[in-house]
Amino acid sequence: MPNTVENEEPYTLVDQVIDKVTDHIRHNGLEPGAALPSESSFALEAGVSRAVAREAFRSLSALRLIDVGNGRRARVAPADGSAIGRMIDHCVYTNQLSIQQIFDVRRTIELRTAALAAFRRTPAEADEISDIANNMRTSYAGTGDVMELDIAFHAAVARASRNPLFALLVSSFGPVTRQNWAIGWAARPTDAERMDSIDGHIIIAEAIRQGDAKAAERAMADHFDLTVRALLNAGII
Amino acid sequence: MPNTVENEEPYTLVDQVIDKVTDHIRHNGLEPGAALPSESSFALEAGVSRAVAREAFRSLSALRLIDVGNGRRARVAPADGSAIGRMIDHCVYTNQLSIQQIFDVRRTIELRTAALAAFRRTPAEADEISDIANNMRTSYAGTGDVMELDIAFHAAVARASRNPLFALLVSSFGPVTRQNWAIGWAARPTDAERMDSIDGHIIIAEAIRQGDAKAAERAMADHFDLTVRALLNAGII
DNA sequence: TGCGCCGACCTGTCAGATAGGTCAAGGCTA
DNA sequence: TAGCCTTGACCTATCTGACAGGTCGGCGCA
Repeated sequence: MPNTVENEEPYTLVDQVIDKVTDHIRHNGLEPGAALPSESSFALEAGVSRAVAREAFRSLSALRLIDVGNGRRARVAPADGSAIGRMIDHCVYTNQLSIQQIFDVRRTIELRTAALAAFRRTPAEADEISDIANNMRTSYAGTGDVMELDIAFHAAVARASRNPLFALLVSSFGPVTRQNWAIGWAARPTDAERMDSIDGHIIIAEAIRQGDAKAAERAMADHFDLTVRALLNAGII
Repeated sequence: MPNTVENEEPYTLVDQVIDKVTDHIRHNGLEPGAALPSESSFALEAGVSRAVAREAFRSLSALRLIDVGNGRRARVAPADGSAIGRMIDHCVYTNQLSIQQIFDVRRTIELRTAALAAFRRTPAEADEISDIANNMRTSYAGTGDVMELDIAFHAAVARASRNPLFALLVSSFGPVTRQNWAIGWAARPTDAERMDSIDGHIIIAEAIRQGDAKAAERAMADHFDLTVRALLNAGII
């Protein structure tokens, strides 16, 4: 019997070094931007080779907990949703998650970010959100620009909610949106329908500017419902 | 001038191999459990050393996109929230995120999972959720058991929502809950208050069993409000 | 004082080597 | 013949040593 304890993942050397690094961050109260000791010093301290320490750094770097770069010391990284975005993307590709399920989660989260943004947005944020919505209107001919503006719009609303975890989650939907934008756009065959979608953003922006949380939430709900209905009508989801 | 393009991260060899691996998964339509080629074969194909391929595998393994283990080939991994849990934990430790902000996100998400669970739960899931809530009642003396039961309860509700992304997100709150359970429990100084919290779970379970989405949502809201109020009263958040 | 050069230090990548785990094919035993 | 066990090919985990190239602070020169 090779292993009496079932399913007990071995505590590898790399895992030990990962724990040492995270402990170092916690014990010293490091914040984003703070520099970490080098790979070699962690390797020396843990009594392992540099290759092991490298893989530990690589793991933390993949999760965007630290920021490594050639020549410099690694730094503690600010929160970043791209790693979660990769995971969601992966789940879609491996048939563990459907677009419709993602829209349900997004709707749930973004109804709240819209309401919070109406309460908490600064004047500058209200301007930013309105500007993005207005830019969508002027550049809706090409799909690429509108897509990036749409992603930026939802991210800006989430940032204005003043809750970094909401901002993190919303930004993590970016990758999967980019992967599936084309089919969503094709689901709205006429210019009028596309303009309806863009006008939805402007209504949201206006409600947030007015500080009307209820209206912002309702406008965001209408926006999502319109999108999902278009996808359903096109038989895509 | 070392780099004319600002902030353009170099496309390293490791990144190239990561892309090759994800492309392989997508191009072949691999699903969780499917085996991947070995590190060496990816290294050979990309014309890089095995160390580079190893770090690419390590990156994907850190994100829980693949599952590597000594002796076996790597496999495509099922969705798992532990990586996101690590990230949230890190954000709390580096003062990028407060407990209260996490509770706001959890409340937003779990009101929805409770409502969906009421619609979609199977009879077996209704039993599982009730069982966990009842077990909390009988074992509330020690903090450890109640904590794990609480985490299991919220995860079970999320699974019953039939949306794997909700389940993923809710399970990713486990680590930070374990880190901060003690202070939350201490915020409820009397047995009566602790019993109130546990009874909240039973009310939620009953509403989900009855298929009453509105009641389940309201019960979950009451549960979160009670918890946050206790933390606020204790001056913890 | 200010600018530029330089060296110490760091990461990125490579090659080769050993230990130990996994898994399935094929032989052996009942 | 069915089930168990050995065995070997293959794979990952880790180590060692080496070199190229990037970063950054400090020293010296103007």
